[in-house]
This record gives sequence, C-alpha cells and structure tokens, in this order.
Amino acid sequence: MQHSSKKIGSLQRAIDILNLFDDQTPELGTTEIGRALGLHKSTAASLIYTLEANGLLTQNPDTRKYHLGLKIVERASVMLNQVEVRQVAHPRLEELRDQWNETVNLAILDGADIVYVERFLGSKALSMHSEVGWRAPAHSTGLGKAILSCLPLIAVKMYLERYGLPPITPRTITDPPQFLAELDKAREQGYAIDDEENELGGRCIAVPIFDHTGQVVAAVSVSAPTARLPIEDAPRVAQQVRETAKAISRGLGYQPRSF
Amino acid sequence: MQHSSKKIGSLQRAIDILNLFDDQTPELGTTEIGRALGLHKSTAASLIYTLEANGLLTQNPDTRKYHLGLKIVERASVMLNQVEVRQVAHPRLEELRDQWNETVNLAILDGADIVYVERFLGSKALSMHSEVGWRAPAHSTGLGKAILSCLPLIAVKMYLERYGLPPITPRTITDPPQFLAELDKAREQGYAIDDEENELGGRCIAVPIFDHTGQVVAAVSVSAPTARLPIEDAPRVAQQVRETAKAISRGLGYQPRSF
DNA sequence: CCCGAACGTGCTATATTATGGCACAGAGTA
DNA sequence: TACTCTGTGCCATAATATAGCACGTTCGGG
Repeated sequence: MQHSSKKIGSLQRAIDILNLFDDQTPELGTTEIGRALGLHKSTAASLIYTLEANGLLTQNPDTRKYHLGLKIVERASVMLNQVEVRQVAHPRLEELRDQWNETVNLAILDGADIVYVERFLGSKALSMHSEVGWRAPAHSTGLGKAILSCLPLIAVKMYLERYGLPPITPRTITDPPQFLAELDKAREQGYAIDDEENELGGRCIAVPIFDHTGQVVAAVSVSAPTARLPIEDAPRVAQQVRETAKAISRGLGYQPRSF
Repeated sequence: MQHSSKKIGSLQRAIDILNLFDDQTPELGTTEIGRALGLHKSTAASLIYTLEANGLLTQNPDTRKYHLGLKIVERASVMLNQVEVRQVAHPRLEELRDQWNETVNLAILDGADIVYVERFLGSKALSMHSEVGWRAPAHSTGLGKAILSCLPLIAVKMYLERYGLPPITPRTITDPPQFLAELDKAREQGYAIDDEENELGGRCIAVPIFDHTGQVVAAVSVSAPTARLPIEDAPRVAQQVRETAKAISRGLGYQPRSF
C-alpha cells in the first residue's frame, strides 16, 4: 500500500519553507531559509519568489525578511466553510460559552490529532486558550476521546497501533486497556472528560456530534481551569454540553435511532 | 523593476491547484484538476500526491475527490497570530459587538483589497456577514477608506493608478477627485462611512488603528443593514467605534501626538 | 569614516527531474 | 455483460530546477 507517484521535489521544498514558520519564528530571510533546508540561496530565492508572487509569502519591506502571506488565510477560509458542522454549530457554541463564560471548542479528528475548527473564549483572566487551526493529540483531550469513543473498535485499535499513547502530562492515560475502558465509559455516559491529561490545571468536558449518516464528525467541549470545574460538577456541566451537541447533530440531519 | 528570479513551474501549478477550490467548488478529482489547468492526469496526480502527503489536500474516501486540507488552517493560524493587532483587538471587538449586537470587523490592507482578520457577528437574523480571510475592494468599503485616508497622498495616487475605482454597487464612488475628497472628509471626521458602496442595503462605519510608529495598520468597523443604521445616527455610532479603535491603538503602543 | 561581512538578487550552463505517453485496475452506467 | 470514466503506476526523454558565480546593498565594528 505504498503510493508510487513520486513526490515533486520542488513543491515539497516549497511546502517545507511554509512549514518553517511558527509562532517563535514568524520571519525568515532567504539565506536563513536556505540554510534551514539545505538549499542554495539561489534555489531558495526562486521558490520564495514564486510563493511571494502568489501571496503565500510576503516580505517585510523593513527587514527584507519574509513571513506567511494572507493568501493562506483566504484558502483556510474556503477550507473551513466546507466544514459544514462549523456553520451549524456557530450560534449554539456562542450560547454555550455564555452560559458559564468559559471557553468552548469545536474540533474534528485528523490523523492522530484533533484540530480546532471553531472556538469561543471565555472572558475571564485565567481561562483556557485555543485558536482555530491548532492541533492537540486526540488521546489526551476530551474532544479526541469523545470522537474516538464513537469509532468502531477496529479503528481505535488501528489508532493505538499507529500513534500510541505518548504522555503529554503526568496524568495522560498511556495504558491501552485503560484507554479503551475510558472510551467505554465515555460512550456510556455520553460525554468524555479530560482531567489534566493534556494540560495541567485544565479540565475539559466533551460530547460527540453526529451527521445525518449517524457518523461522528466532530465534538464540542467546555474547558476551564480545574478550580472552576470541579470533578463533581462534571455531570451537571455535561448535561448542558450534551444539549448543545444534540442541537448541532439535529442541525446536521441526525436522527437518533428510535428502534 | 521586474524580478528575474524565474517562477518555479511545478510550484506555480501546485498553487494553481489550491486556488481552484472555492465555495462553489469544494471538491475536485484528479482528471478535473488536470483539465482545468491543462495538465496531464499523471502530472496532476504527482502534484496532488505531494500536496496530499503534506495535508494541504485531503481526499474524500467516498468520492475519491480532493478538497483543501487542514494543514492550510494550521498555517493560517500561525499567520494570523503574527498579526499583532488581532490579539490586542480581540476583547475590544467583542465589547463593541455587544453594544448593539451588530457585526464588527477588523481588517488590514493588502494590495487592492482589505482582508478581514477578525470578525464578530451580530446575532440578529438579518445582519452583515463576513468571514476571516475574506477579501473586499478597499475603495468600496468603510474599512478600506479608513485605512487609505491615513496613507500619504502619493500612496493613494499609486493605489488609484494601479487599481482604479471599479463600481461594485451603483453607489460606489468611481470618480478619483470625489474619492480623494471622501478620504479628506474621513480624515477630518475621524471615521469613514461606506453607504451601500460595497453591498446594497448595507452600511458601515469604520475607524483606523495605529501602531507604535504612528502608522495605520488596520481598521475596525461596525456594519449593519441600512434600516438599523440610519445616516443621522452615524456620528453617535462612530463615537463608540472611535473609542474602540483608540483603545486598540493604545494597546499597540500608539502615542497620540501631544505637540 | 571606511572597510569587511553577510545579505538579497541576477545570470548562465548543466544535470537533475518533472513531464506526458502509455497501460491497467476498479467503479459506475447502460 | 460491455463500455466509459475514473485514479493510479511506470518509463524514457525533454524540459527545467538547480548550483555556481558575480554584483549591489546594508549593516556593524574598527
């Protein structure tokens, strides 16, 4: 099962360039880029020129260095609008956020990670922060566990074999049987909890969302500092999150089985 | 002033592929892509494979067609976090939105267009809609006029020569002298109005935002259906938008000239 | 003030490599 | 069942991305 379409080298290098940028390294010069990827200045310059001509990179006139361009945001906007669940969920998520003024997230599964596709932040000084586009391991987050709990067992086993359960915090579940039991519990309860498994001091309650075919497509969560979200309140909070998730699922045409 | 770094053909073709997708065409197959760009199936397949391997495209297992991948959203997230004004503006924008429950936008100038970098929607059934990443002509929007009004005259003249003033609605200003007069007025008043110049039935009040060097970096606006935002209310609304803009500018280190 | 180093940029020849032809398997349709 | 359309795989060759070199600028230190 190996593709034999060969990778286009120059394209791969261009993508590598785009991937060099992150929050710590927002700007890079031609030489820097060349060095980082083992390319000649001249080669890097040509790639950069093409990227810049398309708005994927923009050069800072002062520093002459380059940073990611706005075209990327435009493409991302098109991409996100394809995620139907996002449209439907929008108003419900804001409602849910306003109920406790705590951060509310909507995420989908992509490989080993969940990706946030919508988010509304609580306004308190200390609160969980997230951004659309951010990734987090599925196994250490409530959102991920909520989605995984609705996947067929075979798919979950494949997930475990392929990605494992690397510890993110000391509280991350790293034992496969225990993880499977956790998913069972989530399925029974109708919600998943992340109890400082992804970030110490943060707790999260998540519920899966289904589309018209009955498949899980996403999950919604409320996350807050442990101090404001004691374990014993979980069932009560979960009730509200479940309401939100149910409303979104309905909006996607989901029909709960009545037989 | 022409770059002579040659464009990398294969990279350009790959970018063209990404640009094929829009809200009307969210999914495309290999052959379709090849036809649209005049590429051989095989060539398209290689490009697509490389894009897919990097998460820039994802194939729908059912239809076997491809759509934009989540990696783009991740890159966009990094890009947007570099836009400092966005961080600073966030809470202020939400406040402003809540004051009238009308849509609030934050945009920056990029070439002939403004690009929305943040947005909070009003919750009323009929309200102005926007998305992060969307573009609109600068000359037909309040946001664009607010920013242009703070640029040196030479820059504005270059803008006019290069991009012109194409009519977007019957009310769009298309006469250069009149447009310059409009910018003067905006500068004096401290806010710009878009009176159905970009979309019939929509009105918008925008105010520029400055950074620590005193340069315009963005603009903030409130936009609403004309019925809920009569022209005579403009000064009163503008007052609030100006407060918001001022607070954001301060947050960026802007010092109003005191001499 | 001047010099050197590091940078972004531009050109050309060549060797790498992306391309297009051809072939095949599978899905959907008549 | 046969036919068409799809996505995919492999190969030789022609197209092209690359590396080497050179130039003009911008910094920072002497």
